Amino acid sequence: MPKRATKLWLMKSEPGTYSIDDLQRDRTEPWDGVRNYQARNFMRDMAQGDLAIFYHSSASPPAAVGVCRICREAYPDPTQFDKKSPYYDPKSKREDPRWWLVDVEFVEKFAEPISLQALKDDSSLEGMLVTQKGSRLSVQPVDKGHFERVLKMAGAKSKVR
DNA sequence: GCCAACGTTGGC
DNA sequence: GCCAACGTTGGC
Repeated sequence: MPKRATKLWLMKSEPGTYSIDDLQRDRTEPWDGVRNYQARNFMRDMAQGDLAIFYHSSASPPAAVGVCRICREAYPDPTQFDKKSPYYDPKSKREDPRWWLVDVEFVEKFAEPISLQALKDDSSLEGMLVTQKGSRLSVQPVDKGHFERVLKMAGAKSKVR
C-alpha cells in the first residue's frame, strides 16, 4: 500500500517562547500547549514525514522563518495533566485526553525570513490562511502550491515530495 | 498598548 | 440552543 501523500502545514510560535533557532539547537521538540480544537484536530491529521512552515507570530515582523518535519504522530499532550504547567487543563481526563500534540524536527532555517507582508503581497499566495485577516489558527493546512511558492521565495533547499 | 476577530463558557 | 460576557490571539 502506498503511503498517503505528504500533507503540508504551517505552525505558529512566538519566538520569545520557542523560535526556529531553538528548534535548530534542540533538533526535535514536542509541540505542546495547543489549546484550540481546530488546531488540535489538524495535529491529529498529521503523519510522520509531513512538512510544516515554521512561522514566528507576534514578532517584528511576523514571518515564515523555516521548515520543520513531523517526526512523531499525535499523542496526548502531557502538559494538560501538569498542575505546574501554564497549559494545565483541570477538565482533561487521563483516560480521555482533550489535548494532543506532535513532535517536530528541524529541517531548515530560511536565509531570510519571509515576512507576513511579503506573503500578503505575493499574488500567487492568495487564499493562504495565514495571510487572511483575523486568522488566529496556530496550526493550519497549506496548499502544495502555496507551500512550494514560499520555499521558492525563501530560496529554500527543502523540496516537497 | 490597542483592539478586531474569534473561541469558549455558562446562565437562562 | 441561544447569546452575552469574557478570554485569547496576534497584527499593528
